[in-house]
Amino acid sequence: MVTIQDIAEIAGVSKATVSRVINRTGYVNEKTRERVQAVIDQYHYSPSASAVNLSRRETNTIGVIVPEIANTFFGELLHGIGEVIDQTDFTSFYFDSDNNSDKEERAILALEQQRVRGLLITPAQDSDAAVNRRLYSYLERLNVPTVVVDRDFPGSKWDGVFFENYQSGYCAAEALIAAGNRTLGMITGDLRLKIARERYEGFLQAAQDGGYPVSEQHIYQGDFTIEGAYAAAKRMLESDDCPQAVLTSNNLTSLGFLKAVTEKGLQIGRDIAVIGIDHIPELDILNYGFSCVARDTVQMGRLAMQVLLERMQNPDKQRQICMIPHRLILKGSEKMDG
Amino acid sequence: MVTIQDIAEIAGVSKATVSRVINRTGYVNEKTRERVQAVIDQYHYSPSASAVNLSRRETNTIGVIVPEIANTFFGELLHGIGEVIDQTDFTSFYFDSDNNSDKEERAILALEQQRVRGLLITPAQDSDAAVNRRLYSYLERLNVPTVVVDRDFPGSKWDGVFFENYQSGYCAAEALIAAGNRTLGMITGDLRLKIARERYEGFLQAAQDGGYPVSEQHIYQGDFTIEGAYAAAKRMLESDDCPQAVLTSNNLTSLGFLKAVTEKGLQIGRDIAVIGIDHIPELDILNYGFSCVARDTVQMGRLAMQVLLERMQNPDKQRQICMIPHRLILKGSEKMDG
DNA sequence: ATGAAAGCGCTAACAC
DNA sequence: GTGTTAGCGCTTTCAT
Repeated sequence: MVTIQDIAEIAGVSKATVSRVINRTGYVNEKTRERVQAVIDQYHYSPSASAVNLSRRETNTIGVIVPEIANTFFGELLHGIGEVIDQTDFTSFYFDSDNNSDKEERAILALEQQRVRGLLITPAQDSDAAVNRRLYSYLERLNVPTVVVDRDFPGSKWDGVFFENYQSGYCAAEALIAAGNRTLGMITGDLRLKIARERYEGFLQAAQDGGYPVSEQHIYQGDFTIEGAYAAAKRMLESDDCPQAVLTSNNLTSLGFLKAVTEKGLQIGRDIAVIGIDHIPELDILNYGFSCVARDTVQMGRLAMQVLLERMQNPDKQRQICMIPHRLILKGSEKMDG
Repeated sequence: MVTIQDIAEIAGVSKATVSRVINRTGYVNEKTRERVQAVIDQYHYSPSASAVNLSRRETNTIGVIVPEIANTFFGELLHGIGEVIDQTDFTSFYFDSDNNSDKEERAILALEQQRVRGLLITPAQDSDAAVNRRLYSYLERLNVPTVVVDRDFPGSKWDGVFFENYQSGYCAAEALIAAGNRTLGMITGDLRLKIARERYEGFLQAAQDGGYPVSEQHIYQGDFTIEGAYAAAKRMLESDDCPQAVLTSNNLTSLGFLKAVTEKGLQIGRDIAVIGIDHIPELDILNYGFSCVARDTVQMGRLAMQVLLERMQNPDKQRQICMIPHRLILKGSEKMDG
């Protein structure tokens, strides 16, 4: 492996000069510049990141931890993040925590050893108080600019970029009532997650405010997975007290619900009304008439990265919490004659 | 930031001993071991990866370059890769080339500076000869164990893990003919990509072998995107010589096709027969009856990483090309009375 | 079983 | 403008 020293000797200058031409720093005669550059090109010299980082006492990497990379949602999020990173000199380390707090902690430790300059994280969970405290202390120890994305966790003191969860639940219930439904139900997400509870609470509140409070037996607990939602939906549809209209809590919940509905030979917007949180492109393509509360995930990624960059530039600014607006998209499934 | 030197002083030993404790290498008295470990824990000492790498003259990172992280396909691939990596001591650097060869080259250069030990790459393209030569020379210069995934490129000399593309096209055409269709058509992928051409050629050959050769006007060129496929499908459906049965070249092509079909008020398995390459879970959930040629993407990721590990252990072994088997799944859309 | 010391490849004063 | 030099935080001989 050719080193800066080799280049220096071949070009007949000192390491310092080579360093200067690489980094475009300090003065260097145009002639020597060209000569050194020629040698660099000829030998395809590539500076060792480890050596540079060690010498500079600082890296140019930022870490990203997401809970499930195979979920479209986070795929889009990473895409947005990447777009912004590409315009900077930073490179990124991605980790998949697999919705597992242990893996998450190991990821943070790995990022600590990498001496990342900043962190973007969607916590694996936010409910177990002990785990939360651990996450808090891990992040505090890591001690770099950090932005929490999509899922906040209790006690967080870091910047955040979130979805309007409460309002999403609220406006879904409003829309269902406005469409003429009177008995509302919901398949929740994992209620140990705050984003699930917020959606749930917004939904309840709007139903109450609208004059058609949700009765307890119309609440079915899911867990943000297709399987969990499917099981819940099945129980709901088979009960003899099935609500007229339902809110499904995220993209996977909607799919689980639709699976059960389809299996029973039912049809949304005819046999049962539904609004889902998260847009599911495939359904639109089939003109399936699925109403939803959508958000711009790619934009969420972009924004999160921008917030991180700002925080890095100005560590002392006040804590910043950004909300990504939601958009109600009605396609017919919200009403029974859809 | 606390360093190994600090730990050494506090524990009253030398850096060497601390290093031995950290790396479980060489002899160290149990008493001192415990004492040192206590100090490490107390101060939350985290060794600098840069320093370790520099000192060891070697990193423990492997690089991964995918062309579109927001595509489910690659999300699942990364998941499979991650599963295997997690069982090793390696950490990974992911890059998204965004189907752009320039970004791809920059990614390789970045990985070179990181001194990655191995590389998993799905090339951004494989058709432009000049770009291919550049990719070849970049990889050669990088000079680490490398596995090319999903898309091979001409002239590659590296290990590879691929899908049975030719056979996929072939068996799809066979199935369409067996289902009674006589005029076959296809919406291709970007034919500059080899994987697209292979699927195309397999399809043509099977049609020929089956006695119902494909006529040229039934070939519509797409580009592996929803939009491209949609435009192609629209032209097809509006032509007065529309084939009875169609093969769509990947998940996004299928979706573009279905969009056009839906828009025209048509129905697959009734107005037009179709088989798609790639499984689309959402369609099964809706019981949409979409026949496809499926493969196990997660498994592909696992396998690719395993092949890389083998290559790293044994750099001199013969070049290894693995094929991921395909699975024909018939759900009705392959025949007109589906 | 432990320590001293050299060195990994670079950057950044500081001197000239 | 350019070179000298002292680190950066580790690992790894080689002594002892």
